[in-house]
Amino acid sequence: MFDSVSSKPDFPILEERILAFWREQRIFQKSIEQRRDSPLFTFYEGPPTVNASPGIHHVLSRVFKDIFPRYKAMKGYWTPRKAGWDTHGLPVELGVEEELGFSSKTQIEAYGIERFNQKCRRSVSQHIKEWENLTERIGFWIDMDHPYVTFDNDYIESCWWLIKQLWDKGLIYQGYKVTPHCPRCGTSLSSHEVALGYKDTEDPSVYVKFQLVSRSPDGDHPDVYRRLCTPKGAVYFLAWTTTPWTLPGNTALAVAPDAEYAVVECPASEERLILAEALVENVLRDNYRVIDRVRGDELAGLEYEPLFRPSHFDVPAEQLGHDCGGELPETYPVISGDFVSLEEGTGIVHIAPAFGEVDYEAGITNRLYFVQPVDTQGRFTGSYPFAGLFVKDADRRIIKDLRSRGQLHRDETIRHTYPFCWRCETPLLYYAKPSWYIRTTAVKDKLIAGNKEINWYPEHIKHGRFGDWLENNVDWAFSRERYWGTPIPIWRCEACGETECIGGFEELKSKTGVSGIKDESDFHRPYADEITFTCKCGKPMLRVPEVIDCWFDSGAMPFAQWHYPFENQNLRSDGRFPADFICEAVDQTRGWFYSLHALAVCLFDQPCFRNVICLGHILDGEGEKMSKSKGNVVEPWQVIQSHGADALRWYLITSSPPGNVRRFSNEAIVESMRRFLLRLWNTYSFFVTYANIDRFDPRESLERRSELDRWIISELNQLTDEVSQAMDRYDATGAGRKIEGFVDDLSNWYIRRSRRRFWKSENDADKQAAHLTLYECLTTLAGLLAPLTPFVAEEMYQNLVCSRYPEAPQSVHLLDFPTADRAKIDAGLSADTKLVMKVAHMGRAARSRAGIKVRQPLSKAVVKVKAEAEGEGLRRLEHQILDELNVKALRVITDEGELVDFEIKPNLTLLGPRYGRELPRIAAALAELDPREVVSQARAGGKVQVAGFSLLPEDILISTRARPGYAIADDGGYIVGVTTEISPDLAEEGLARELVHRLQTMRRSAEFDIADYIQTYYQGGATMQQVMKKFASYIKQETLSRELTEGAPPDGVYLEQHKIDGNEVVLAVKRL
RNA sequence: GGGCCAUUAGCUCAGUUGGUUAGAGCGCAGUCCUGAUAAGACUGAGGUCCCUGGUUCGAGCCCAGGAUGGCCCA
Repeated sequence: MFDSVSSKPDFPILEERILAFWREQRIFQKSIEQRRDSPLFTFYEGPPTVNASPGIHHVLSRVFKDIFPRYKAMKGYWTPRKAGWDTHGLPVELGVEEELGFSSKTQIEAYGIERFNQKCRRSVSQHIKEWENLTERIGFWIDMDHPYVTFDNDYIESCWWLIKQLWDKGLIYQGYKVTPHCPRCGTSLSSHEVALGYKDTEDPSVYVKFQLVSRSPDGDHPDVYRRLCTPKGAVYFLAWTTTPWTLPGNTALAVAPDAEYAVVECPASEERLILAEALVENVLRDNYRVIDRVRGDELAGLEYEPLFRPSHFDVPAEQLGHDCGGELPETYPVISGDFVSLEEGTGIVHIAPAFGEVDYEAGITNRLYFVQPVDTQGRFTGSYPFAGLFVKDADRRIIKDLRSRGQLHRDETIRHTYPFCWRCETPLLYYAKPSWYIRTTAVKDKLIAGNKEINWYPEHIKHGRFGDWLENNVDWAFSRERYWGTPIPIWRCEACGETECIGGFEELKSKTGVSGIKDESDFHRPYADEITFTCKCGKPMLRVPEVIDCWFDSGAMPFAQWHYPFENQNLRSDGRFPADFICEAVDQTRGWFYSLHALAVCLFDQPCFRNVICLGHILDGEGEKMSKSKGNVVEPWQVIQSHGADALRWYLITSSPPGNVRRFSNEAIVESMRRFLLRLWNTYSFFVTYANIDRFDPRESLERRSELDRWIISELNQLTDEVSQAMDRYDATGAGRKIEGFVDDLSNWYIRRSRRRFWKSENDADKQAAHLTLYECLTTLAGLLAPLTPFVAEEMYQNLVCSRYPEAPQSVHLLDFPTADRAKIDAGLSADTKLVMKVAHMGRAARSRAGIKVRQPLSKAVVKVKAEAEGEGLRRLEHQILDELNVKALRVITDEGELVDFEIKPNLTLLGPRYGRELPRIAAALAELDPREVVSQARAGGKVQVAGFSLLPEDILISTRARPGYAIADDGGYIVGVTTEISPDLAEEGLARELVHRLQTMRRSAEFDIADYIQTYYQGGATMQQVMKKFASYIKQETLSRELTEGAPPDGVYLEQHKIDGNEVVLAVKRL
């Protein structure tokens, strides 16, 4: 006997039981160990940042991460998978800052880095437990007993080694990085934080004049210079800015190389201005006159007079990418840049490399001078008239100063959006700060080439978001001026500036004169900061103050998770690198996907992963982004506790392709569950009910099966094949949807059509065949579903297989994945059955249209098929149609004349390519012909003459209308008709079936068991008596009645009064 | 401002190489069937396939431009 299966399952409780079984029996560990000698399938866990509780989007990625290693394990691979936790980074620090009520870095330093970092460590350690619980509960199998944790010393040491490798390859340098900077908090903001703080604000809008000057005093000028100059007045470049405070940092002007620039002259002053021709009308209001035109690339290379010479105001300047030896230029250059817009401004852009990312890059490319006249508090330094002022307050003073010097063309105000600090509402400054870089641009071609070897799902990411990102690669700024992170292992001599990179702890400890090592178990700040050693010059070397971008940590995981190369030296040859499969959401294209790829290519010149699923984001039911402030965040525990993990998994897998954005709602889960899990469960419950009644034994095998059995077995093998193929393509959604379709067929055709076989009292071969067939379907489904819904698959497997086969593997997850027996796939039978289902469907529609219920037998169904071969299939499966449509006879025809009248239409598919634009004329002419005649011509195989064209029979499409005496339904060239006449005999039989139905319902109302035999009593008129007698054996058999007794029942017997088609009858049932 | 994705029934989604009348599930209304009974089937209502142009005999599908939403980057 199988354990009885409730028809109303409690999935959450069931799942808890399965979890306990897995835990106690160490099934996960066994699933890995038993494949130890098999080929390796390598999965990398992208470590979640454990700075907060997991959300529903984490469940999404963890489900997809789970599915494929489970599948590959069943396919015979060795699939160890190591959990990982990302524990460093700004979000963790911000959480602790919030807890402590801090709002700036100075408060952290006053509090003490040591204590602060301890709090960070404790904070992530707490969250890890929550993550472990959820991970286990959703059935994500990953080794959490031996995870990699990015704050571990071993992990940090591997990161140090990797940086040293990059250092030795000359890929690390220090430069500037322009970041959105809050001058009050003294810190950079992440792009996410910047996005929080955009506001509408008023700013100055100023047009500034930069005077063209001779490059050399000797007068060695390009032609264009001579063209522009005039003896009468000065010549100015006109530039526009909304941030006048950046002008002291100006060291170049940029023009669009392909644009036309106008030289205009003011008749009054005779001064000349240069600006983009397209913008002249927007900018100039006075009476200017265009006197010449110059292309942008001709202007490039000219020089202009600096507005503020750094040397006059005691601020330092340096030349980017070049050591200028302290010499300062007399003039600044005009450069060309693709970024120059002709949409607004003047088409001439003022460049200040200290204050803008584009500016800084232009500075690097053109070796511009770098002037930083503002400190990190946002105040001017040096001896400017506005020194000491906050930059925004200096704007007015600068404008006034420029006006007094005749350098201002015009000033007004503008309303636009500008980013402010989300914490303190201070306007953010884009500010160049020193930063450490990895020179990824040096391997850009290899990054792009490596991407070609990666399979992206969905594919568009490969050349779209990720490919574009690589094409526009810039060096990776990997240092952060923060506290809780991997310390950068670079030491610098204060005296001579010598720098040295350290690649491991032993190396550090062995340095000459090393001191300050207090705690070898923790190399975070501040401990790492206190370690010094002696420089070649004899003076002490100190660690640079920054920590590493936590994206570097996560990108290092292929190596650092194994403490490579200090341990596991062979991981690059034993298959643990690169990964076969990784999976994260789309926001990781510039995050983890990139950091993995960049490090692997920089270090080992090869991509890091072969297949990657890139998930879309989850929105709420209304398509709004989930956020704490909106209160629309879905709490995963709630969903799991009410519906179960499998229900959630199934919904996430099948509701939409993984790369799509998806809307999440509880209702959608309930619907998905009804559509699949409950239907599957009903099927399983149905099987167990009857198998137990009949003491079914799956070991009594049987070769002979009915056509219906062979059909579902064929479908099952087809399914097995398709599911494997889909899973091999990393298409879990396709696999799941296929399974869903199969279960629908199984439940709503196979079982519905087979009910009588399970229900009948004889235990014959036919019944055994039905049991065996359904058993095979359910056990195979358990295998197919194991990677997708591991709990319900296990439950079914335990009850259906383990209970009967003690020698079977202990868990469904220790099985080999089902393989299809192609010999059992019968495409013909499959097509025939599909047609039978269609005919049944259409026949029911026809009955419904005529208003005749299915319980009323009818004399004939007539089916018009498209080809004679289809008719043979239908006739072979005739009994299914007779039964399904409750008709006495089936007639299959290919000429629908018996059922219908005709309408005709041209077959555009065929005629289009042949006649092209003549088509409308042919269609019109055809409509004029007599349909019956055209049909008979076409049917005879003859040509039809239309508007001078000779059409073949297949060129004409024929459609139809029902003829009297039939109710019909038609679809796609098929017609099903049923006769609508009900003879007295048919009416009586209809009554008999109605009586059976009523009696069955009464059995249930009386709460009899399915197998109880009964005594039936009836009292009614002549018609009833006649029907009862005529159909006695049928009624007795169907209702398990020993006798049908006319007359009043004894007292206490369950009794009901009925009226059937106008006939009064009293029925009573008594259990025997 | 730039890039990527999405937009098909009230909702969630299919839609093959361009082909005739664009489908499914849910929901709604009605009917039926049923010893799987808290399941199931049928019918009906419900569509400007986001919009505008173009290519074509023919566009949900191809091309161009635009709109809305989401994400990434500025």
